[in-house]
Formats: sequence, C-alpha cells, structure tokens
Amino acid sequence: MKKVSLADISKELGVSKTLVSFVMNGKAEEKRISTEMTEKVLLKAKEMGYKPSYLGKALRTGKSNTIGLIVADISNSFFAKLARSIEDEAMKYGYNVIFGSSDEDSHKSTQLIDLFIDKNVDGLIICPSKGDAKYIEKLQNMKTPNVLVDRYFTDIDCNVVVVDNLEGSFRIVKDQIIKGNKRIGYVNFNVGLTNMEGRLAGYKKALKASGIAFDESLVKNVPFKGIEEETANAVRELLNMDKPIDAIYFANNHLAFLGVKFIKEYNSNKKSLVSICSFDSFEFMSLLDTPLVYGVQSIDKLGENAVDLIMKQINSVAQINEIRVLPIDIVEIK
Amino acid sequence: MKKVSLADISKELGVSKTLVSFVMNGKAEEKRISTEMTEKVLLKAKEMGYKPSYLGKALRTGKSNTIGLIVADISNSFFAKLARSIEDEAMKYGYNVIFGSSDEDSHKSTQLIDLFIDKNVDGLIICPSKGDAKYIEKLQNMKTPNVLVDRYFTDIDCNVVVVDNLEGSFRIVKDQIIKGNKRIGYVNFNVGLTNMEGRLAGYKKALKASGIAFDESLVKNVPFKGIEEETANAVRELLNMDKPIDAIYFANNHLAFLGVKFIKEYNSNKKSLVSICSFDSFEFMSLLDTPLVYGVQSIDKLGENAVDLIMKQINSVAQINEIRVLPIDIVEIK
DNA sequence: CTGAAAGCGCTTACAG
DNA sequence: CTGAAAGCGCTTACAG
Repeated sequence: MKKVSLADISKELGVSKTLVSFVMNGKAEEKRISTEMTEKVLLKAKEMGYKPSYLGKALRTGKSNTIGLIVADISNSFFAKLARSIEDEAMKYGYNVIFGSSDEDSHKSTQLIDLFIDKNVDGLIICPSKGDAKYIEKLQNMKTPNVLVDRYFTDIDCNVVVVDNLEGSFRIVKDQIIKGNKRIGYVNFNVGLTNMEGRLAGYKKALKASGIAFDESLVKNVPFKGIEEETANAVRELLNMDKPIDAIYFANNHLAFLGVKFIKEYNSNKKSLVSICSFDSFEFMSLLDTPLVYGVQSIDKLGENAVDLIMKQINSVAQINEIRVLPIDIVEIK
Repeated sequence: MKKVSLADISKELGVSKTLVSFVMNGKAEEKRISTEMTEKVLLKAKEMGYKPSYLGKALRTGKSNTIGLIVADISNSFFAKLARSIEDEAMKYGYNVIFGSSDEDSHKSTQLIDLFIDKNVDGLIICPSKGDAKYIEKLQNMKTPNVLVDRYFTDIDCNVVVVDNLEGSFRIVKDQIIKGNKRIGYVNFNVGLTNMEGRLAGYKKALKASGIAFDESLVKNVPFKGIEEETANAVRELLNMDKPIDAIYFANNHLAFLGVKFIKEYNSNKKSLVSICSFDSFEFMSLLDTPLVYGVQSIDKLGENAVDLIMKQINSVAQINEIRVLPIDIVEIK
C-alpha cells in the first residue's frame, strides 16, 4: 500500500506531472487547462487516493507549513493553553505546530531552535530563556520569522507579544495597599526575564505611589531549579519575620500554587492572617477557600497575536519589529 | 545568509557529495574513508556551519524523525502532561513531536491523522475519538506505526497503552462503600470511549460485590459539548433526589473540577453532606478544603510506554499488537 | 493548452 | 578509498 505520487497519476493518465501539479494546486484556470482535462485529473486523483506530500513540496518551495513552538514547559497550564491557542490560530492558516520544552535552559532552548530550523519550520514562536538573546539576534539576521512571547529582550529588535507586566503588577499591589496592607512580601521568580522584571517594577511603583518605602528583605527570589522547596523556604521566611507582614504577592501562578500549598500545610491558622495575591492564575484558584486576588492574562490573545506576527513575517519581505503589549484583568476571590 | 548544503561543502573541497554524506553520517570508517579526508570534511563542515536538512534526508529515506501526537485537547492538564512525557521520551530517540487537538471529534481527529501522515511523521500517538476505529484500522493496514493511548477499541488489533480503568474505578467506589456510602451518584463522561466504559463497569462491579443494587437513576451522562452546564445539571439532579445520596463519583478530573465548582456555588452547606471522589485528578485538588478521594494515573508511564511502542514499530518489520495496562493509585484528601 | 527538464538536499547501489 | 548518477515528490521557468 504505497503512497501515490504525482508521477503515478500522470503515468496513469498519460499526461505530464506539470499538468497534474497545476490542477492539484488549483492553477488549472490560471494555466488555462481545459475543463475536461481538469476534471479527468481531479477524478483520477480522488480515485487513486492521491495526497500531496508536504515533504516534496517543502523541499521544492522551502515552505513546510509547520511552525515551531518553544515554551518553558508544555505541562504547565499556562504554556499548554498558549499552545492550544497557537494551534487553533495556526490551523486557520493551514499550519501545524511542532513543540519543545526548554525548562528555562538556554542551552536546550537554542538546541531546539536549531533543530526546528533544520526541520525547515516556516517560523518560530519562542518563550525565550535567559541568555537566548544572541541566538534570537541570529534568527533576525537570517530573516527566520520569529516572535517572542511572554518575555523578551530589551536590547534587540524583534517581534514580541507580552502582557503589560508592570501595569498589571502595579494594580495588584495597589489594590493590596488600598485594602490596608502595607507590608507586602514578594515571592519573585528569579530567572532574569523581562516579564519578571516588569512585575517587580510594578510592585515597587505601587509602593512608591503610596509613599511606602521599598524593603529589600520583603523580596524573596526563587530559582527554577528546586522551585518547590525554595518557594516553601521563601514563604516560611516571610511568615516568620520579626515585624509581621500583611500580605504575600506571588510573581506567577506556579509560585502561588506552591506557596498556598505550603501555607496550608505549614499552619492553617496563619493563612487567614495574611492576604494573598498573585500575577496570573490557575483555573482551580476559584475553588480555594483562601481569599485571593490575581491578574488574568488573555492567553488566547497572546497566541492569536503571536501567530498573526509570524504570518505577517512569512508573507512579507520587509522585516517587521513590532512589540504588542496586552492588558491584564484583576480578579478577586473572597 | 543561505543555508549551506552537502553540495556546497563538496564543491568547496573538490570531493563528491557521497564522500561528504558518508562522513557526516559517521560512516567514514565503515566506508573506509581516510582519516585525513574525514577530518578535512568535518572541519570544513564546521567552518561553513553546515547543518543537515531533515527535509532532504526525509524525502530520501522516508524517515522524518518526527512523531505526530493527537490528543483531545492539549490545554487540558492531563494531555499537556502526557505531551511533555512523550516529548522527553521521544527526544531520547532523536524525535520531535508535532501535535493536534481533536476535541473528541472524529472528523477533526481523522483529518489530523491524514495531515500528519502527509507530513511524513514516522509514527502516530493517538488519543482516539469515538468513531476513529476504521481509520485506525487503515493505519494498521498501511503499516503506519501507531499507538492508542488512554482509550482504545476492542474490535481492532493495535498497540495500546491504557490504565486499568475497571480496577481503578472498582477500588475508588469500593472505598466509598466501606466508608458507609451506599447511594453513590456517578457523573459519567458520555463519549463512547473504552476508558469510560471501564470506569462505569468498575462502578457497577463494586456495587455488585457489596450486594448493592445498581440504580440507573444515579448515573448521569455528560457530553463533551456544553460540558460545564451539563455537569452542573447532573450534580444538581443528584443533590436533589427524593432519596438523598451519600456520595458523588466523577468519571474524570475535568468533571470533578466542574462538579466541585458547582457544588461550592450552589450550596456550600450541602457539600459536606456528600462525599466526593473522582477518577484522575488535578494538582490543585490537594489544596481544596473539600475532602475527596481520587485515582492517580502515572502519566509519565503512559508516555514512556507509548513512545516505546512507537519505536518498536518503527524499528521492526513485523507488526506488533500489544496492549499495556498500567495500574492506578488511590489518594485520599481529608 | 501541454510537456520535458532542472533542481530543492539528501542517500545509496554501483562502478572503478 | 572515492565519484557519478539516480531518485525520493514536488514546482516552475521555459519551450512549443
């Protein structure tokens, strides 16, 4: 049960591959193929169960109709949802998605980029790791369509889709201050990415706007490695400060999950003593009995914009360098 | 900045493409290429930044080093984790993953299968939808390596990796009965898949083993379309039965999430009146104040076994038809 | 209106 | 030890 090729059809019909190719690509009219011929070809193709090979086409045209997606970890619900949104949007353009997880490791990240390029993807959607900047620059020089999502680098020109981290973070913290919480612990994700910098800046900005002095000791940095344990340590330290804190602000959903989990296990009484808020969320947060406030990103919009920017690059000769910043919503669970 | 090809290197060096190809594929020794020649080629390749094109290779050899993954919905945490596990395992063999979501729709599912085959994937890992059976049979006939994960079809021979749905479900329900819960409502996922049938059978078996008559009215079927509303309806009906129920058992994590959410909103007093259990879980379940019992699948093992079965097929002429059934664990949150 | 031919980047049987 | 040539499945400029 071999696959049938263009050549098989053309042989069967006694016509040229050219003719068959034209018909199969809907160029029959443009190339002024007779209607009878066109129908004969179409019929035979259907009869033989002809399916064009993307490989042959890709090799010849340089287009694979596949885009590469590199995320930190596809099993994280944020990236999984992003992947879904990108999948659906790409499909509208006839594109599929090949993916890889970098684990915030620049070495893995750049390896995946190379690999996907060798597999001739038409474009790359990347949630870059710290240290990827020079590599992204290489993509720019090679004119490989690419867009950075969720985080980016300020020192290189490229296409970017991010949420407004500074503004979102500012509003979340401001909200805490309005509620009377002055001493707000911040559990930061220490991976050297712009999105995290923006969130920290928003935290500081909100404090400043309310005349509260920034206290370095209230900021705890958690690395990607050993995130579970480190988050627990960070929260424990914050809960045990000599001068008690009023609230804890987590820099992302994963930290918030781990932090809330730790608080529950550590001391169920204490949990009601501090307010909790976070940037980004898990669906499940709405089920918790812990009151909290969090920012919500429109992941669908992130994906849509990313695909849009990729397609724009694929279909244009000129380089575009566009930074799109999306707003976030604040949600409160009482 | 064009990509360099084999031909570029061979021209530069004044040798044949054959020679370069042999060297690049590590066949220098086997083909008895001189050490000097080998080194010269390797050096020049590095110098020119040569990267082999998977496309050319794939077209010639028929191997793309890519596997296709079809899940119901990549944004669902179960499938996202499965994807991650498959990604990591496949990478060990030098394979990447291209994915698609079927939304439990056989039409989409089979379209994706066709598309991925046209893109020359070396194998397909499929979480099939109801109605995919004939298509899977076609794959079998075409000898396209494939493995069904999570669900399968009893009437066709193929490679399958699933958890022990019947036994797991039996143990979950049995546990409820031991706790004194006799009237157990069951919220079933009505998509006509073997995994769901197994879970229902386990439910019935546990009742039977304890001498409890099966009561059709305690089983509520929820379809994939409008799952949120329908789950709410199902739970509402169960909570309002003339003869009160003791527990509600959800057939999967998504239903459990929606059900628990509904119960919270609907009547926070009632929630403590019925026990809750489910097959499969979300990480977040451990944070809920609702006591519940759930089964845990080793998603990593599902992925590892799926990739293993794909690789076995890719590397063998003979057809293998293996069904692997993995155990599940039961976890209790008080 | 239609076809022969080149070429995308590889591999491999064959020949020397 | 090394090379010329065919072919995987397509598209497209060129010729008629």
